[in-house]
Amino acid sequence: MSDGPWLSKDELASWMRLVAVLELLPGVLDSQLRRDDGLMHFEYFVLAMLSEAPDRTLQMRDLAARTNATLPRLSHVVRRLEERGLVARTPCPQDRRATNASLTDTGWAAVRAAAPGHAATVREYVIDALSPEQVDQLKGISAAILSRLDPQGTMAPAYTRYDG
Amino acid sequence: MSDGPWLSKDELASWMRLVAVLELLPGVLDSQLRRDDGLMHFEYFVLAMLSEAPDRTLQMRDLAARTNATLPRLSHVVRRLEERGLVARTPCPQDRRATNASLTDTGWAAVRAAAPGHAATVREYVIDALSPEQVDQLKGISAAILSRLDPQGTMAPAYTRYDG
DNA sequence: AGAGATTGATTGACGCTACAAGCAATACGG
DNA sequence: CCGTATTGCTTGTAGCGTCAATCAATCTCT
Repeated sequence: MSDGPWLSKDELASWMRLVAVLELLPGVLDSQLRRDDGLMHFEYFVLAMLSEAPDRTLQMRDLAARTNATLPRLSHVVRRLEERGLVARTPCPQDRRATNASLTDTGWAAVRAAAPGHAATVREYVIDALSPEQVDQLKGISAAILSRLDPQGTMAPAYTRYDG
Repeated sequence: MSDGPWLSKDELASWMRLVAVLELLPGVLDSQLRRDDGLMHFEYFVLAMLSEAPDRTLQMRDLAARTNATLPRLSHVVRRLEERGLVARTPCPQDRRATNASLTDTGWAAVRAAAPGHAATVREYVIDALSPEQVDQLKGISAAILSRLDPQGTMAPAYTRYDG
């Protein structure tokens, strides 16, 4: 039942549900962060990646890789975050073409303030909906899909950080 | 290990991978449809929902529910699809406030032309990355998450269609 | 039947993302 | 070395999504 491009009925039932999750979940995450912390989910993700980096600093290029952003997109986002005082950009000493983005103290405080509410949302809509076995299955399924979506492991620094 | 808002290490490992999938997968779907068929994934989804409806027609309100679109967003999208000849809008006879969106023959042909390539992409990046057991687990996991994201079953017509 | 509230849909303005072009610094090849 | 290509990033433009405002039609209550 897995010949040709078409999907079997069981595969379709699985896929359609995943599509619905893809449609609904980002909106829920965005709404909560936007309402409670004035951040889009992608902005929160950028700040979170910086907060976990050495010196809370990453080169734009590396930050773009971890967040799956194009460099233009990241440039716009970081400029806006800088205008709000959450991030600072400094020229990279090693390579004068490069720019380092650093989390400011204000940005660090913003991430720490936003994290509990965000985690609670993730728990409410995802983790607490699943059994412990399903949480484990989800890790395996996501990892398998990521091996196709991200074969080079470009985003791996973002998602392998909490592995045992 | 599931008290308080914080996530355990295992839960985080699972969640971070799902976040990466949420970042990467929509882009892959969009790129393929855009490149091969000149459609965004959301446009394809709208056309697909219409193609499965009786008379290939749905009231804007129902179409918005199935696709998780706000009515303004759907209005813009349908206007553009209508300008391209893929969809036709007609006043609803029963309720003169309402508008029916119908798939034209051109739109029907466009969906049918796009479907195989789209299905192949889904297979390549998702289904074929998983074992049959994982495909089944994914259905259960997605259904559990949807029970939280969509407790009213607003999108259910879209994702229960292929259930045995 | 009439006033007010609700529903269904459209429109316009603004913000974010993708794409293309551009500039500066570095690496490479003769 | 010098010229070219490549890398890293920024800027400008166009397109899509969101929100608020708007309008028409329907429903509700008396």
